Amino acid sequence: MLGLSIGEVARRTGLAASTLRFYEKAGLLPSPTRVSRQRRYDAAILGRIKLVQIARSAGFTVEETRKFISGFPADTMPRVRWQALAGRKRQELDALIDSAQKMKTLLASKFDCRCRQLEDCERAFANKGC
Amino acid sequence: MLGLSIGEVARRTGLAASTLRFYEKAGLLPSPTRVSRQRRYDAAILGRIKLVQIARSAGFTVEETRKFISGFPADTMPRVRWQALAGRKRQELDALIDSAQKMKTLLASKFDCRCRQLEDCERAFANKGC
DNA sequence: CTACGTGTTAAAGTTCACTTCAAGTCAACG
DNA sequence: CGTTGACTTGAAGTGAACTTTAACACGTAG
Repeated sequence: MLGLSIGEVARRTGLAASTLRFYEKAGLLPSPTRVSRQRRYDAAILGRIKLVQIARSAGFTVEETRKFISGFPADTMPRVRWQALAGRKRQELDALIDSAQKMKTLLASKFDCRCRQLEDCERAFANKGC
Repeated sequence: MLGLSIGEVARRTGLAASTLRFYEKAGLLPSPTRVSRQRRYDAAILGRIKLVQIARSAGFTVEETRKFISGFPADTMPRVRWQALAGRKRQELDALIDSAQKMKTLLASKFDCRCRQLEDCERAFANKGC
């Protein structure tokens, strides 16, 4: 078999075929070769898609993901501009991780610690505690 | 001063006044007392809003945030249902933190490690390495 | 009194990230 | 040959989370 159909790639990645077409149009995925108009993907596409999925689930927008992917050395974005972007994004990721960890604590503590009332939680946050 | 105006709360929280009204309608914030139709907030609202902001920035939807807030002991949601919800959400947060950390590594390594080409990155992910 | 600034509402508009739809192509099966 | 199933396209639709708009209500400064 020379190439995976869009349905096969969809099955293997868990993304809908419509999403793969959408990502292709958005510049996140390369346009694959065709056999009578139909897309035929090389198995290597799965690595790229995994990358896209991780970026998306980390809160990158489609456009940010595109810049991340297209900013690789072989591509067009200048090093400096990329690094500015990456620096900003790293800070956002730190903030995200911080919020996620706080929420985990809150979910865990809600029923077995000080925060028995919503008001305790609010006060704790107002005082930067908890 | 007996109560903050919506503009003042907006200024202090960084949220738009329209967002505060939107959150109120969505059940994330209590409807405050009024002085000739205008909202007057107790300073305690700031704790609640902080809580909402953290939940939102951790990827909770507005509806999830509402459930989180309204699920507190004093309120209506049964313990068991809450705990199922919290458990599922904790797993999502773990996955989110994992993705965020992976992206941080990728952003850092892109220009100074093995992944000099997009293809290296894709291969690394395909092989679960990197 | 008028104008200004801040507030009010319901309803409509916007952006993002997809999904669904309508109408068609194509290879294979019976 | 017809039909089935997977694919194609561009365009329109969807849901979430806000924002903007239009029209109106106040208190106050000049």
